[in-house]
Amino acid sequence: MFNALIRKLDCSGFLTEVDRVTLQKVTSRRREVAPKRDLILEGDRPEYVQVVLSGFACRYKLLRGGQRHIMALLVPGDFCDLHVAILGQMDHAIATLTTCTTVEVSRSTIEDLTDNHPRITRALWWATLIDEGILREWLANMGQRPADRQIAHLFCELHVRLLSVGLAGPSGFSMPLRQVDLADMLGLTPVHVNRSLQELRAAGLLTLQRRWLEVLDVDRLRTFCDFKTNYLHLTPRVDGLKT
Amino acid sequence: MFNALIRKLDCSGFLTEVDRVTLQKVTSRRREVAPKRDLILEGDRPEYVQVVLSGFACRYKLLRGGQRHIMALLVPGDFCDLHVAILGQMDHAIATLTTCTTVEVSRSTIEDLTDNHPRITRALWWATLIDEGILREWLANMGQRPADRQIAHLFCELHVRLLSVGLAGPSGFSMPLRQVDLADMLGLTPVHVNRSLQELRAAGLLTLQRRWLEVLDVDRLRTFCDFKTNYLHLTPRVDGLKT
DNA sequence: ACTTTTCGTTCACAATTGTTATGTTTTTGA
DNA sequence: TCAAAAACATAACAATTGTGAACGAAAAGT
Repeated sequence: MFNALIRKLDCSGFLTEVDRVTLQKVTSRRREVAPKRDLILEGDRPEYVQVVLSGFACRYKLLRGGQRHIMALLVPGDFCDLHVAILGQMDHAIATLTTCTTVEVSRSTIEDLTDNHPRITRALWWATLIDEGILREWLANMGQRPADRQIAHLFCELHVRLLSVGLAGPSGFSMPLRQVDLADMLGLTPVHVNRSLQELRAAGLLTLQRRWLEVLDVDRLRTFCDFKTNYLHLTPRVDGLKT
Repeated sequence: MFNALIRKLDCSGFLTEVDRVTLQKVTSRRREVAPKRDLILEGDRPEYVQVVLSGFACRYKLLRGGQRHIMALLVPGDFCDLHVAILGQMDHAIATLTTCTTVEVSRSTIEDLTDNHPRITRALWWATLIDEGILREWLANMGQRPADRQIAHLFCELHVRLLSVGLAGPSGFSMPLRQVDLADMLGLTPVHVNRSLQELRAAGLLTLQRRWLEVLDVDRLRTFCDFKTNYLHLTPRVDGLKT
């Protein structure tokens, strides 16, 4: 059966066939979660680590004023909370955005992996470093670009990330995120997200209807928002997919 | 001699006396770097890892328009590029903001540490996870708060981080950053940073002169910007320092 | 001590983004 | 299939933040 986690970690180039089998065993107990459900709350000390296998989830914080800020988008293959093992306590919450399939991996399993499977450990470490790279890119994106380019940049990133787990076509992908979600990711208001989307449509850069995002000209969209793929650290194998 | 790296990693609670001695040995070859010098460039594949022992440095990216966005502030004790060992190539640059003392630790030394010193490894892992937590908080800060609170929040964070390496007093610390640097960190213009600083002064929350930041009432400033320390994952020992 | 450069301050004005509100479309669920 | 709810679209107006420029203060170098 298709397993986005394996597909993703495979991109690191560290795994062997044995590792893939090991990972397959570990990710067999699945769970369905409805949209807009919390998977973990700030302050939690979970006994297991969760992985998203299908659907979209997000890391977020709720600020005093009640505003939600989404700091990361979790797509199939992404770990939710690998860090809690060391830091002890969640400093942010995680919620589903769409219906999700997740697996829970117990902390002891993680310890076994890190103790006895050096290549898997290396791949996990690789994955968290890429997450960190994405955080940095989001910071620069929010800080330096106007709203329309921020949104375009987010779409470009999503496209590549979904390609790498086999969930996007060469020029389009399913986009179940609401405009409110985009707004909470970029620190904009839903109204302004809407305005900016209209501009992107008017500029002939993309269409977005019935939850499907079609990029009309990948190169033009990337140029428009100054998107470079280096921060995603694609290996040549995956890079080939990316156009 | 005082060593900010050891002091910082000690906050993780994982180190023993032997580990501290090991770290001391590894950080003995120091180097002075002038302000505004690049330590590493985007695309570099350095053979050694650098640690800041004194002064302030920053991670940054240069965007197409020539704008600089600072995605992280490196204070004494912080690692510059531990991740390059796995990702291979820098996806951002690092530069000094003030005069800095740094140490270069060869990649082989790092490998030795991770192979033979599990507690040090754990502490290093801990440090990078905290860096990630800081990135997430910066994202929420930029996304959801008005400029004056963003700046206040940044100051609150800096205060705690400097306290934890013994470089701040209970209500003030040396602040060598320029207004341009703050602007590039928060995605604001220097003019607006200046305006916002005036407001903070007018509100009686702080004074900032001759490169010294004095917080007039720590609790009031923290309330003002909704600052909570949880994302810094202070251990109780350090937490005691924080007021 | 003095000159030069960098940094900080302020101002008037412009652009982007936020607010509030209302109507329409799409999706969801009975 | 239809009603209800959620999401999207659009508009008028307000607030925050950006721009460009000028001047003063502080820091750096000779």
